[in-house]
Amino acid sequence: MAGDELLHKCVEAVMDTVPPVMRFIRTEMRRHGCPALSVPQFRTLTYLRRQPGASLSGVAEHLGVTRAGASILVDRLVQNGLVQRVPAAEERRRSVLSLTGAGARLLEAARKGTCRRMAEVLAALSTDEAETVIKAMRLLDAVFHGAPGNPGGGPNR
Amino acid sequence: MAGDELLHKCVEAVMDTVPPVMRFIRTEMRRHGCPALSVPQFRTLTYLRRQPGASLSGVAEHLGVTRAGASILVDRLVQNGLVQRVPAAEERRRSVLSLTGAGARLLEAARKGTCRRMAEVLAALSTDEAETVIKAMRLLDAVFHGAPGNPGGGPNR
DNA sequence: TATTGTTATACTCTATAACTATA
DNA sequence: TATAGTTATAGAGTATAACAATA
Repeated sequence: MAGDELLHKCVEAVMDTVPPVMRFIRTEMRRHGCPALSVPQFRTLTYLRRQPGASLSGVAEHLGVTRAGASILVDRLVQNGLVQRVPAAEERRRSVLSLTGAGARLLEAARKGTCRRMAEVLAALSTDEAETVIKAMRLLDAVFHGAPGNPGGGPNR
Repeated sequence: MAGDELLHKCVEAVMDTVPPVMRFIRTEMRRHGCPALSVPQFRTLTYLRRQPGASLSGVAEHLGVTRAGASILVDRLVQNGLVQRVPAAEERRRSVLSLTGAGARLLEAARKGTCRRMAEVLAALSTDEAETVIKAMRLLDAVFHGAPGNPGGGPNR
C-alpha cells in the first residue's frame, strides 16, 4: 500500500484529471453518433455487443445505475431501433436484450469516430508514456471494479 | 509518438476506464455534499477558490461548457448561497464570481469526504502503482489540456 | 460590431419511491 | 416473499438559438 502523502496526491490527480477526459469523451460521442449517443447509451451498446441476451439488471449493474434508470435508458434505445427487447422464454419476467443491425452499425460508427479523435489527442504521447497510461488504466479498472460508489442500496437496485 | 497498435490499446483503455471512475466520483460527491454537489458544481467551486473574481466566461471555459450552461450552473450556486455574483465595477457586463463562506465550507466538506472514499479505493495500490497512476494522470492532463472536444463553435461560446 | 451574459426550449441522466408481474 | 422490470416524479447537466446589455 502506498504512503499517505502519495495516496493523497494520487487521489487529487484522479479527481482533477478524470472529469475533463470524461467531457471529451462525451462531446465526441455526441458529435459522432448521428443520431448522437450519450456515454451511457454507448456503454450499453458496447456491453450488449459483448453480452448479447443480457438482462436489464445486467445493464444496470454494468453501468452502475439503478434498474429504473437502466429501464428508461434501454427504452430509448429500443425506441430508436438500436436495441431489441423480448421477454425470456423460460422466465417471462426477464428481458432478453440484444443489438439490432442498426444498433451494431451505429455503435461501430460512434466508436470509430470517437476513437479516431481521441487517438489524435493521445498521439502526442511517446511509446513509454502510452504504456504508462495503459498500465494506469488497468490499475484503476482493477481497484474500481466492485468498488461500489454506486446508487443507494434501496429496495430496487 | 507511440505505434498504431499501442495507441489504439491506449484509446480503448481510456474509453473503458474513465466512465466508471467518473461515476464513482459523481456518486461520492452526491453522498458527501449535504446538500449534494454535482461534479460540475464541485469543479466550479474548486475553480473559484483558486481564481476568486473569475468571470462567467472563465467558468465556462474551465468546465468546457457553453456560457449558457455555465450561467445556469452559477445561478444555482448563487441561489444556494455558495457563490457570490456581482457586476464588475469597471466593465459592467462582466460578472465577478467568488465563493461565499458557506461555499468554501461546503467545498471543503465535499472534497474531504470524496477524497477519503477514493483514498480507500486507491489504498489497494502499491507505491509503484500509485506513482504510475499519478504519472498517467499528468500525461492525460497535458494532452487533453487544450484538446477542445468541446461544445460547438456557435456564436455564443 | 463584438463581447458578456441571460433566457427559452428541449433532451438526457439519475435518484427515490411506488408499483406490476412473475417465480 | 423475493426478484425483474416499469412508471412517476423531481432535479441536474448540456446543447442550440435568440436575446439584452455593455463596450
